Amino acid sequence: MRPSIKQVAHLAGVSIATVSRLLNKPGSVSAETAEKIHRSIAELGFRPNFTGRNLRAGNSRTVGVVVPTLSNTVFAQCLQGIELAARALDYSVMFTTTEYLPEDESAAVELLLGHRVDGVILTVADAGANATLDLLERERIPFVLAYNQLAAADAGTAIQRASVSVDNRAAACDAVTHLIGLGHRRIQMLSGRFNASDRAMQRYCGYLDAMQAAGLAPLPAIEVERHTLTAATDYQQMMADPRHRPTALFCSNDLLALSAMRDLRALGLQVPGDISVMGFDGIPVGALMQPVLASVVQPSEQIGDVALRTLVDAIERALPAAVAASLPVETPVPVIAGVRHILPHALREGGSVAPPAPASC
Amino acid sequence: MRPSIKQVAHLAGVSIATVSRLLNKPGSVSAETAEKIHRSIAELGFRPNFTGRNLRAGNSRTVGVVVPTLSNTVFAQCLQGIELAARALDYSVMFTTTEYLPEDESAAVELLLGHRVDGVILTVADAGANATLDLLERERIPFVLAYNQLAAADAGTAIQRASVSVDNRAAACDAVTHLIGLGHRRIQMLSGRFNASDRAMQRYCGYLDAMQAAGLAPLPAIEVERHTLTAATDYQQMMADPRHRPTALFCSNDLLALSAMRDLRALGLQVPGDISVMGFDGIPVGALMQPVLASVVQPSEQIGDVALRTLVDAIERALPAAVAASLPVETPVPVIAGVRHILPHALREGGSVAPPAPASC
DNA sequence: TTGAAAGCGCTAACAG
DNA sequence: CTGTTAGCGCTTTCAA
Repeated sequence: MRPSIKQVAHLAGVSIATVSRLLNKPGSVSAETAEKIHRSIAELGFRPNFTGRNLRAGNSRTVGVVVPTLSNTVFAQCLQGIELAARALDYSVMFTTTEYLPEDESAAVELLLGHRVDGVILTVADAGANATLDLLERERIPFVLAYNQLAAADAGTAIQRASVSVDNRAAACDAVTHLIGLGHRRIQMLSGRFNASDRAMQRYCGYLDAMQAAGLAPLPAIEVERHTLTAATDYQQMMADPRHRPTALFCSNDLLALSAMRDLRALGLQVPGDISVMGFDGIPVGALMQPVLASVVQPSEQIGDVALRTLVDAIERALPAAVAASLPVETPVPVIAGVRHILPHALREGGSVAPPAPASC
Repeated sequence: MRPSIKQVAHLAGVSIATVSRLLNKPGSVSAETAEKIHRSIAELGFRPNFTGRNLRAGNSRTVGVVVPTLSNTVFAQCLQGIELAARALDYSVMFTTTEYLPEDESAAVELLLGHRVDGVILTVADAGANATLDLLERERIPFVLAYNQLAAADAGTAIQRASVSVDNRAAACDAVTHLIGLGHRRIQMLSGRFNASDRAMQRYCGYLDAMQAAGLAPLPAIEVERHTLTAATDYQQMMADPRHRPTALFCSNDLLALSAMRDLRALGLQVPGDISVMGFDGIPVGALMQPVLASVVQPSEQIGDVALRTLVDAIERALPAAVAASLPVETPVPVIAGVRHILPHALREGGSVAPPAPASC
């Protein structure tokens, strides 16, 4: 078996408590015993067992992360940001995926709770009505939403929730306003399924805002399955007919925009000559393409970074509270002081958008 | 505090042993006690605490993953494959990043070992001489390399190691042979730093193989920092001069290829008109671009999937062995029966390569 | 089929 | 400054 604190104590000729003390507050041990113990540790190749520590301490210095997928760069970058920040704060990361299936969200969280993670960062399909979040709240586990943007109205609910995101609606509105500014009047939104992503819906609202502000007639969004347009026959028809064809496409994410561009080429249409395409996310490869994909850039890695730091804040604020809570009745202290972090977005201009062809006006 | 098996037992009027039994092998408990216990579990919202179980059982049903970065889609997809497979086998994933710093590899693994993960999947800078792998071996922790490809020669070492990858050298050779087949004779390899990635070196060997087989003069590779060519002034000069300029570029990864194409455009060069560009990795976005990025496709998600399954195999094979080992002396049983999984690669043709312009021949 | 009890590795009182 | 001891949640003999 792997060496434990016990073997170290035995070899050093001290008690296990002394070893533990050295590990936790080195100052409380005399120089020479410290020396002896260090030698034993080195000799045995001892490495403290977090499992024992966690069981005793009731916390694991581990956070859980639940995102839809890693196939979308956006989430990969976010996870990257989380990991970096976690490492800096001496936390570990346990990671899960839902494949955009709302029913997998709960299972993922249950598993993490079994591991007694100290908190959870998640991106859920719909933050508005979500059983998983209720579960987390009931269990009094601190959590922070990433990408999901809490409505301002939620600020009034019993317990405030925390989220880190851009202002999806405003950002989408900016993007569409940019297209309108270029002269586009017939703008179609292409979106991921609303029921798989509340962000998609918020972005559609932003689209509506922009269209209405300009006095233009908004079109219903075309919802498509995960980054593929092949199934959307109504879309294909619309594109085939020059009279119904929009002059610009606004896509709820960059992967969608990229596949849309590919499909348009297959239809023999030029971007931006025949039609402009704008994305959302600002994934790095978009800037390497020709033409550059115009998009709304969200700071994904920073979203992860801020989410983690917010979470750890909450965890460490909750710690003393938990101790206090063991005295009186269940203290109704909110696990997390609701923070709606809205990070700045930016418009990335690119060759994929241009003023509409004169004939279209 | 969260309910434990103890509270459940108390509420159900049985002993904790019985509750534990029900949780582990339900058959060994009478129907009516089972019923009582289930009710208590539901009433209390009890959830087994893995920490306790792990401490007792000595295993955690958790694997550690160490990759250089998630900014490269390749690793994100691999992690995705790992997570999916892990979930199917009821394992959890603890995840870390090294930012391509070899010195961070050990720290990452140390942390994972502290959490008593049952095994580790990693991509290291250099699998040949690597202190981290030695550590893992010394600690008898099963591990599987992903992307790192063990040399056939390693099959003879004391303990065989496991790896899952494509045949980097052969794959690179295929790619360069393809370029040669199109008529290119002056082919330059652009590579990530050899000391940050042994794959890059293996791919360069494949380049040499192809050049030599065709009787062409190979050029030294140009090593560049993580996906940016801006610093490589010698490269800029070579490109500026039509006489020294290669007719084709072979890049050790797709991100590099994409930025190379961007830089070439900035220099006023056409791809593939003035110069062909071929990548390695076959990241999905490459196929969405115009022109499509020709590349060697490696099955990243599958690499993750196979790596995890190989690892779990080893873990579960080691379990009974560990029990047996507590009887006699340290059994010198290799933790893992060295498996060099070589997964098939594929050439993705794309518009980024074409025969060289006649003048160049 | 069930219960009592020991112990996994560690921390935190409490004594000395 | 150091040792003794109890116990975190759980599994697992060993008896009954």
